[in-house]
Amino acid sequence: MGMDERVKNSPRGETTRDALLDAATVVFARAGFGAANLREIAEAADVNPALIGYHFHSKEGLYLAVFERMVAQIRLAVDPVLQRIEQVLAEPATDAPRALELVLHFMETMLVHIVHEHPAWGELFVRETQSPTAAFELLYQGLMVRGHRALSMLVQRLRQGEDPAKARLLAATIFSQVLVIRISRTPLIRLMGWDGIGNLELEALKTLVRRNTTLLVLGD
Amino acid sequence: MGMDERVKNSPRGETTRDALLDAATVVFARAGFGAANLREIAEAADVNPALIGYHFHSKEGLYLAVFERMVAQIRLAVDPVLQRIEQVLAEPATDAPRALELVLHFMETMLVHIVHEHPAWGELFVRETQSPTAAFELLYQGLMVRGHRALSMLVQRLRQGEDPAKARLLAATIFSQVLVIRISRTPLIRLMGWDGIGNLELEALKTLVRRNTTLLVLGD
DNA sequence: GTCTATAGCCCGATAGAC
DNA sequence: GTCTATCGGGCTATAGAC
Repeated sequence: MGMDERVKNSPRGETTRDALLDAATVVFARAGFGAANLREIAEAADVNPALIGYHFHSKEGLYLAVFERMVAQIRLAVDPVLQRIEQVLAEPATDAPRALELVLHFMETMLVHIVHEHPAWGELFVRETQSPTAAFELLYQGLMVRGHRALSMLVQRLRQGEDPAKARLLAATIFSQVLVIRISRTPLIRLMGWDGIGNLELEALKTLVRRNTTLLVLGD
Repeated sequence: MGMDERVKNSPRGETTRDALLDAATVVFARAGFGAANLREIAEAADVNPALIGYHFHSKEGLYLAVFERMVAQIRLAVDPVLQRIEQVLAEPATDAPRALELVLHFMETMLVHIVHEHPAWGELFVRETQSPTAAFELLYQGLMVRGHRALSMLVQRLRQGEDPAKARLLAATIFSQVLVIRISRTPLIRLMGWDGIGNLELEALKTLVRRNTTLLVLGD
């Protein structure tokens, strides 16, 4: 186990692997697995097409590797919020304002990180959610279960005495706001007369999600 | 212009055309345009593959024909609700309970008709919404503009004095609940521990959409 | 309108030299 | 690890007989 200097953080083909994963993320997001084209991915990565077979064995291997990396990176980004939530849930009780603030913080993290800063991740997420393949399991076990559990428990603390099944359904509804913004991008822009989703529009969406989430959680 | 008896409602190839459209609706919904396979469509329709070229010229021609027929049929289903809404909007004022009831009725029509009774339509709708192609224009001009206008105006009457832009954004949010249920089918079933979405689950979703819509429209 | 047959292309995968 | 070259298969589209 010789300790190397970190300068050679790309031990030969690592940089090729990363370039392929970057390009594949974008192409798979836009076209979906079946319609995506390995030659196009290789060209976008500026890498020889035959190297896909060497590094990932097959098209499906590349696809799964894209999701593995994506799940790991999203976990890194969401971990701070989730840990704070789980820490609070470990306590016997939570005051309502704090629980609500955690819900809103979680939602904004997902919205900004997944939908806005990494639109391709949002697209991949939606594709697998709508038409699950083998990669769905990575998303479900790696992200959805934990996130949904955290949201559900917070909702339940905020709505004491409510049927747990209803709380879990409500939690799913609340989270789905994030997906919708990714999906409805085009009609939203056109129906609202926007030029795109820049900082101004993102602020409007963040405000709306805050408002809607608060209403949905506290309502009745 | 000879008037024929309606018995021969399938003047030769009409029945072939319909069979192809039915099969294409399902296959395009499941696979998307690029990954769909014309041979598979022809086989599902029990029709010779070469007839696709004869009746629809190309794969894209078939795809667009699927959307044209879908839009026409959804319009038929939604027309009664939309006409009632537009009739009410033509009056100078609307009392709140009536306006709310119209919003809820519109939502339930979309939910039951598009999402539950015609799941393939929901999938096609979501696909084009997320990754628009030439077919998106048919959905946008044929359905979205009118539906969004109706919802926006109702919301504006229910929230007098509000910024019209906010009302339109809220209307889009409210409608998007319908899309989400189509998209989130699989994770919903698994996170909730359901077997599928039968009558029981549909009722739970209808109740939730009613509750959420009411809160979102009246809240603040 | 329908069918058979096939042209022409593009794709994923891999053998083999370097 | 990377590259060139290519194989085999599946795809859309269409020519031409019926």
